[in-house]
Amino acid sequence: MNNADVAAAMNEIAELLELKGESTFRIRAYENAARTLGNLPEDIRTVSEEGRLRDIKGVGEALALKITELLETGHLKYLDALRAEFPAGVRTLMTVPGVGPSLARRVYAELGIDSLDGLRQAARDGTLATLPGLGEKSAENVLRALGRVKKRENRISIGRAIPLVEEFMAALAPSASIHELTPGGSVRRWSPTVGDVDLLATSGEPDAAMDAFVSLPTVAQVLGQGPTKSSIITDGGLQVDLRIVPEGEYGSLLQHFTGSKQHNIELREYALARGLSLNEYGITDQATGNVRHFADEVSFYHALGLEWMPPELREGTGEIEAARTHRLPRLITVEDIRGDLHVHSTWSDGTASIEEMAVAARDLGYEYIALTDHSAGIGVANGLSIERLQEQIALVGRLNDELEGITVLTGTEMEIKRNGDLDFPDEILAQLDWVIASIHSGFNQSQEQITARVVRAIQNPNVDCIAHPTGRLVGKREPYAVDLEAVFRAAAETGTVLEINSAPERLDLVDAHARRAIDLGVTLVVNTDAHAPVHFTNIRFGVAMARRGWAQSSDVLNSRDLAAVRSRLKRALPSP
DNA sequence: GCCGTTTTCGGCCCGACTGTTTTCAGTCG
Repeated sequence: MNNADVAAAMNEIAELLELKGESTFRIRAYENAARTLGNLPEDIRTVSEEGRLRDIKGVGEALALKITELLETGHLKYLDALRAEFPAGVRTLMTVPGVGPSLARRVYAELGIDSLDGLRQAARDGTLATLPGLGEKSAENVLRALGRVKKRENRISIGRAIPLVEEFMAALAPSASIHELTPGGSVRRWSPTVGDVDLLATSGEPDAAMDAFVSLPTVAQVLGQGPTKSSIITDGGLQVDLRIVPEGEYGSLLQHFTGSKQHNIELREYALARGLSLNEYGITDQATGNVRHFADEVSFYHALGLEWMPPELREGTGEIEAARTHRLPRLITVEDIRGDLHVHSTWSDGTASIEEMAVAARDLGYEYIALTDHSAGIGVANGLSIERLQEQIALVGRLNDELEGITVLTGTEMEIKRNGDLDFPDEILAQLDWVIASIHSGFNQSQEQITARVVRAIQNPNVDCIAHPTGRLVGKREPYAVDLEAVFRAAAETGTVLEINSAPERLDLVDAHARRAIDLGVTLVVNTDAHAPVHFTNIRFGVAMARRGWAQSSDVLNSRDLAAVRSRLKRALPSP
C-alpha cells in the first residue's frame, strides 16, 4: 500500500460518489486528496506513523481515518460498501468522452447496462435514444466516442506534443484572421504528459478563423464549433481546441486556459476574498459590476496584487502565496546550461563518435560534456569492459588535446547490479572524472532491495551521480519501488548529485520529486542522456521539469562552469 | 468533506457548447 495505491482508492471513491450523485463538494474533497497524495514526495506510511496525516492539505478528520484504515488493514469498508452498489463496469462507462456520471447512472439503472459492449449495443439498436432527454444524435455521439475511450495511454508525452503543436502553429499562422497565437494548458506549463492541446488566439474575424481551423487537412473530426471555442480531433487522435478573444482580452484568456485547474481554483478563491471575480475575459469588481480587461498576463496578475508566475509553477502548490509575498524562485533557464554530464557514443549504444558528440555540444555553446557510456554489466547495450574503458580514457585524453572550445570529461554510466554490486571496482572509478550509477535491471525488486541498491551506490565515494533515479518511462513503465525520501537524504548527506533526465520518454526525476530533493539540500543535474547529437535539444524538457520543481540555477550542477563543476565533485569535497 | 485576516457554519471557480429542450442539465476543461 503506497502513495499511488491510496490516491487510487480516493479517486475510486470520488468516481463512485459521482455515480451516486453525491455533493460535488464532497467529491472534490476526495479528488483533491487523491491529487495531493499522488504528488506527495514522502511515503504516506511514514506520514501516518508519525501522526502527520492531518498536516496534509485537504486531509481532514474523516479522510485521515480512512487513510489510516487503508494503511493498517489494506482495505476500506467505506469503499467496499460503495463498490457493492455498482458493478465494476459502470465506472468504465464514464471513460467514454461525453458520458458523465449522470448518463452512466441512468444507463445502468434504467437499461441495466454495465459494460462498454452493452453501451455500444444500446447506441446501435436505438435503445439508448429512448431515454428521456436523449435522441438520435446523442446515440450517434456515444457510438463515435466509444472509439476514443479515455485511457491513461491516450496522454502523450510533452516530447511528442511539442512538435505537433509547432505544426499547428505553422499551419494557422499564415491565416489573416488570426493575430496572436500561443499554446496554453498543459503544453504551456510543460506538463510531462499532455491529454489535449489548447491554442489561444486573438482575431478580428473569429468566424473565419474558426472555419480555417476546422478545415485544416489534419482534422479527422470536428467535435464542436463556436465563435470563441472550437474542438477537433486530429487524424492522430489528439484533441485540439482553439479559443479566440478580442485583442484587449488576451491576457485573461492566456491566464485562464493555461491553468492548471487547481491554480485557477485557488486564484479565484484568492480573488473572491478580495471582492473580485475572474473569468477568461477579465476581472469583475463584484461590488460595482465593473469589468477590467487585460491585453497581457503580467497586468492581469498585477491587478490582483500578484507577481507574474511562470506557467511551469501554476500547479496550485504554493505559487500564489509566493507571488503575493515576492518569494517566487528565479527559475533556471535553458540558457543557464553550460554542459551535459550524461552522453553516450558508439563505444556503447550511441550513434555518433565521441568527437561528433563533442563538436555538436560545442556548437550549442556548451563548455563541457561527460562521456558516460554504459558498463559491461548492462548486458545489452555494448557496455564497456575495464579494458575498453581504459582505452577510451586514453582516447579522450588525446581528443582533449586536439579539440578547441570544449572539454570532454571521462566517465561512465555504470550499472548497479541486481545484488547491489557496482560494475567497476573503486580503483577504476577513481581514474574517471565523473561517475554515474544507475539501474536497468531488477525492476520488480521490493522497496527494501531497490532502495538498498541505490543508497549503497550513493554511499560509494567514487559515485558522483545517480541517473534517472526512479526508472519510470512516461506512460509505459511505473517507477520501481524505490524510497525516494531515503535516496534524497542519502544524496544530501554524501553530496551525491541526482539527475533530471531530459529524454522525453523518461523525465526522471519529475517535477514534484525534484522540488522535494532541492528542499532536502540535494544538488541536481539536468542531462539529456544523448545517444545522438540531435538529442542535445531535449535539454528543454529536462529544464522544464527542473522549473516545474522550482529549481534555480544554483540548484543545478551543470549551470556552473567547468572549474566549479570539478570543485563540486564528491572527491573534491570534505568528507561529510 | 474541507476550511477559516469575514467564518467552527456556510460557503466551496467559471463559462462554452451540445442536445434536447421552450429554459436547462450534462459534460468538459
